[in-house]
Amino acid sequence: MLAIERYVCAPAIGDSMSSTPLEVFSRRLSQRAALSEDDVAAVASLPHTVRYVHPTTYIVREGEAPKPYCGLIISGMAFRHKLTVTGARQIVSLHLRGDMLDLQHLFLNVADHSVQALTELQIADIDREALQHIALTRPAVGRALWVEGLVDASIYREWVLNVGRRDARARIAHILCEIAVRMQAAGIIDAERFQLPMTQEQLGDATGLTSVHVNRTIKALVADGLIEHGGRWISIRDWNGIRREGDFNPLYLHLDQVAPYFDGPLSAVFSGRD
Amino acid sequence: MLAIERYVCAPAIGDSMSSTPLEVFSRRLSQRAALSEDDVAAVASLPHTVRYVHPTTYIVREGEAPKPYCGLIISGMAFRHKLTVTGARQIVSLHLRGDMLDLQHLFLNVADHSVQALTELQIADIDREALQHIALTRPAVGRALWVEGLVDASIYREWVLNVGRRDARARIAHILCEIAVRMQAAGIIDAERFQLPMTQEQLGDATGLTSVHVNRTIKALVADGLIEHGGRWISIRDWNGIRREGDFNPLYLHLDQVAPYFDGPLSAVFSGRD
DNA sequence: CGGAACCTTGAGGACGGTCAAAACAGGTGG
DNA sequence: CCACCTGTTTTGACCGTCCTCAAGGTTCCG
Repeated sequence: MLAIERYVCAPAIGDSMSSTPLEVFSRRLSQRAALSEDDVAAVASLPHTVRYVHPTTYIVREGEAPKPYCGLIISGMAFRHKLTVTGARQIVSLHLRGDMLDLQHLFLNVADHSVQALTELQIADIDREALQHIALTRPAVGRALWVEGLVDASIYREWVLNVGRRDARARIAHILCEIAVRMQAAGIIDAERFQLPMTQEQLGDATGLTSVHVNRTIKALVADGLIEHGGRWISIRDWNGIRREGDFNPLYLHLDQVAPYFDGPLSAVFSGRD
Repeated sequence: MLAIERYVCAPAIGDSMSSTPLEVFSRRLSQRAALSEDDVAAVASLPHTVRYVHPTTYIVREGEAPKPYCGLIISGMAFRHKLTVTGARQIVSLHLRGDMLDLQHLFLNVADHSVQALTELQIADIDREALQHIALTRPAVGRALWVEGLVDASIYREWVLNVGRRDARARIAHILCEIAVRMQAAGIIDAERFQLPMTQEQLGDATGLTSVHVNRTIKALVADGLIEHGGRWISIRDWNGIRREGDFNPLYLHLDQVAPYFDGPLSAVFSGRD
C-alpha cells in the first residue's frame, strides 16, 4: 500500500516556483489569460496541501457540500460521473494533469456529480476560499479560471452530441481522439502512441455503451487499421482516418487558448492544419 | 412579419429599474449572489440593445467569433445545438426568460456551438466588454455570473447522463420534468400545465431520439396517465409518477441558489420536499 | 382553398444490449 | 516458482429497443 503523504505548502512570494506543485497550475493559467508577475506570485502562494490517492478513490461525492479545498491534478487521471437510480453509470468527463477537479463547484453549494481517481493520483488541494477570493479579486486570474470552466462546459456539450447522435464506432473514435489531443496538450505524450488507463467498461460508461460492445468496436477499429492496441497501450495508426471516423473537430477544446507544451506529431491538430 | 425593434438603453444610475429590460437580469443575479445596491445599479446600467427575433433565427453561430454583445432572454425560448458531419443535430440545452445566451463564450475566442430561437424571442444584447469588465471587477456580480455558468454546465452533465444511460421513456419524462421545473423557477408557469413550444423532432434532437420514437413514447406516457397533451400544451397529471419514470432529481438545477418566483404546485420540488 | 409543417401509424430491419462462459492478465501468497 | 484469485477481455447466441422508410392525417396559416 502506498503511503499517503501530506504536507502543507505555502512558498514565500517571489520564490522560484519551478519546483512547487502549483507550477503546473500557474503555467496553465498563464496560458488562459495574461497574468502579471503579481498574479503569478499570488497563484503560487495559494495555501494548499499535496496528497496521493489510489484509483477509485472519491475526490468529490454527489450530494455533499463541496470540501473546503479544491483539487488540482499534479499527475494521473480522474473522471466525473453520475448515476441513474437503476445504478447505470455515465462518465461525463475525463481529467488530466493540470485540470482542476472541483472548479465546477467553486461557487455552488452542493456537488451534483462525483469525481473519482482513475489512476494513482497526485493532487494539490487548494484552499477553496483563497481560490474564490483570488478568482473574484484578480481580474486576470479570474479570467483564466473562468476560461478553464468554460472549456470544461464546452467538452460536456460535445459529449452530449457524441453520446446522443453518433454511433458506437464514431463515439469510440471520438473519445480516443480527444484523449490523444488533450494528452498532448498537457505534455503527457508526444506521439500517437499513448497509455490509456481505462478499462473497456469505463470506456463504455464514457460513451453510453456496454463493455461488450466497446470491445467489439475497438476490435473493428483495429481490424480496419485505424488503431493498434496491446495491454493498456493505444496507438493511432491512421490519424486522419480515426479523426474522420470519430467526426473529431478539436474546435471545442479551445486549444487556441492553450499553448501546447511542445510540437509533436499531433501538433497539426492544434493549429487546425490538415 | 414582425418589425425588428432596436433601441439603445443606458438608464441613469439610481433609476428605478422595474421597467427596464435588465430588470429580469439584475433580479436573477441577486438570487445568485448578494449584490450591493451599487452592484445592482451597475448591472442595470450596462449598455444594451433590445431586439425581437423570429423562431429559427441564429443568435450564435458555431465557428464564428463571439459578437460584441451577449444576449439575455427577456421573453421566449431558445436552444443550443451542435451538428455531426452527417448533419445529425443534437440540442444540448434549452433556455428561458432570464437565461443568458452567450455567457458560455464570454471569455472564449470562437463559438463551439450554435444558439437558435425556439419561439419569438425578445433579447437584450448586453455589451460584451462591459459585461466582461463587470464580471471581473465586481466580486459579487462576478460570483453571480459564475454561478450562472456553473449551473449551465451542471445541466450539460445531466444531459450527458440522460442521453447516455436512460431509455427513451425516461429521457422524455426527464426533459419534461426539467422544463416544468425551470419554467416554474423562471415564473413562467404556476401549475403542472404548460405550453411546450417544441416540435417532436426538436424533442428528439434534445434527447438523442428520432421524432417517430418521441411520438410513440409520448403516446405511451399519455396512455399510462402520466401526462396529457393537446396541441402545444402539456399537462403533468401525475407529478410523482413522471418524476419517477424520468429519474428526475432536481439537485442538478441548483435551485437552492435561486429563489423561485412564487409558490406553485411544483414548489415542493424546490425545497426537496416529497 | 391549398400548401407546408407537423403528427401519427405501420412494417421491417439493424444496432447495440443481455446473458453466459471461457480465455487471459496481473498480482498475492504459499 | 507455481497455484490461485480477481478483474478484465473476448467470444457466441439471442433478443429488444429504437431507427428507417413510407404513407396518410391533421393543423395551421396565408
